[in-house]
Amino acid sequence: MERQAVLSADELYRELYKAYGRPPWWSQDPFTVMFQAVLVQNTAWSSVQKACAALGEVPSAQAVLALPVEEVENMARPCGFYKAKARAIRALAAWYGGYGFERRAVQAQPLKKLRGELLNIKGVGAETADVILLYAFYQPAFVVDAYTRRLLGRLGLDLKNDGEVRAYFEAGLPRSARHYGWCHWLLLEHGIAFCRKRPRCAACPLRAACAQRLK
DNA sequence: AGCCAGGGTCTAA
DNA sequence: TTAGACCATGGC
Repeated sequence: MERQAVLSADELYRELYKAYGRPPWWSQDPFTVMFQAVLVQNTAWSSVQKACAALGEVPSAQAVLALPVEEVENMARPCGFYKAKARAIRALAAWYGGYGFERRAVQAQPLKKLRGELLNIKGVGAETADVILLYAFYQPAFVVDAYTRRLLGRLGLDLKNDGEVRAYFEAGLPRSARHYGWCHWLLLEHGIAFCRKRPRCAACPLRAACAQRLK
């Protein structure tokens, strides 16, 4: 059976944009992105929002460094894996401090170097590193998450690993942090609404594409 | 009750 | 390089 050509990254982006409109940016503050990106690891976003609301506001990197470990652990506790997350948050604050807590100082460095530094931090893997690079520092690093993998699978794309997923988007979208960030956020929004492990296909705006290609 | 949540690190083969 | 155990908590 001849399978129809699958959606290109650009077509997918347009479909999502049509369905959800222009997405917001994660946060204006770099350390807020780092803090929340760690908290959300294997955790529902709603839990992160609740934890942050309970804090009043996300602490600054400087504040985190001045706090005892136990205090940071308490901030992370409601999101699970709190010891590992507290350690990662403190390490990220220290890393940011190495650049004087200045976004511009980080941005002056090569992307590959920054990615390597972030990946060397325990508790920071590829997804978290790319979230930070993209949403905190506006670098063109496409974020591959569980929702994205799931959706592409359901659309019938056969992408072996995250590298191929990244290539699919990085080749298909304009190479700019704005587009990468918008596209990932749309994938996220769509995933939360319809593309979980137990999908809600009946109301999904992409059901036509899925049905067509999973036949 | 039990699965699920926007992951990451270790280890063993 | 890949698979599986483990990490911890809260929501539904």
